Amino acid sequence: MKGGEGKEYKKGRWTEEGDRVLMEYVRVHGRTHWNRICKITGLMRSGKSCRLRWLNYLSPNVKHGSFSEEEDDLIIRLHNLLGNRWSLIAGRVPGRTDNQVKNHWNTHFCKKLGITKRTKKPIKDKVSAKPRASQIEEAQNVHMSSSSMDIIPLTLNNKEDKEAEVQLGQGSYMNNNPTTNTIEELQRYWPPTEWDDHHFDQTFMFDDYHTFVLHSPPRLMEFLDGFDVI
DNA sequence: AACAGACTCAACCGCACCAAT
DNA sequence: GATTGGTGCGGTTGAGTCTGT
Repeated sequence: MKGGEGKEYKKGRWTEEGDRVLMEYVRVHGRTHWNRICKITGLMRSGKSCRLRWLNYLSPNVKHGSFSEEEDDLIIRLHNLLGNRWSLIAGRVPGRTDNQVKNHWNTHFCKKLGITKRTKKPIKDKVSAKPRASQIEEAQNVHMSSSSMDIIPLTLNNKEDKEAEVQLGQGSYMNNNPTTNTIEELQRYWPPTEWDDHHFDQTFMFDDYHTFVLHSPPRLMEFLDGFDVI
């Protein structure tokens, strides 16, 4: 790759010396005008490379190390709400970058949840980088708090899974379909229903009509075992 | 110990958006 | 209105590491 003045930019892994130069630049000039770094410091890196290195690794705000269960829970909920809008998701997970969240999702959750990666899509089919205002608002209402109300759309692999998983916690089943699936029919596969009109912890929405509310939910990852997120 | 395959994650790429000119 | 430079985003790659045989 060529630099702005015909220079060859260096690619690949960063060295300790490169990190030191970059940190010194940010300390003196701040986190702007990344493209000037090459000219000012002589560091043979593109502005984009410098920016990425700082944001994903050198910034003191970046948390390193493995993800906690609370972070996993939050990422799953936010991904369900926002899709692959990694920067938005990362913005709600303190200390984590979009790249970290994206990598973590692709390596851990895709495998665990049985999600197969899409084949390469044409660029024009990619979602807009800019989220809708309503999505930002929704994301802002999701917190790393066990008392928040979580509505998580799911599909069931099969009836046996449904029965087994529901036994993990006490809850209420709700059939909101006015035309099909009588409650008696559905109760064959579910524990007795128990309506709850006050506080509850987590709501799992199996499809447009069927909802399960867990009052004492198991860890989310345990509960998600055997389900496909839709 | 040696090798192969699987996995992880830092980094790159192409594109879109926006402000300045 | 067109162009340019800076920035940000999501998708993808591939080198390094881990794990099983």
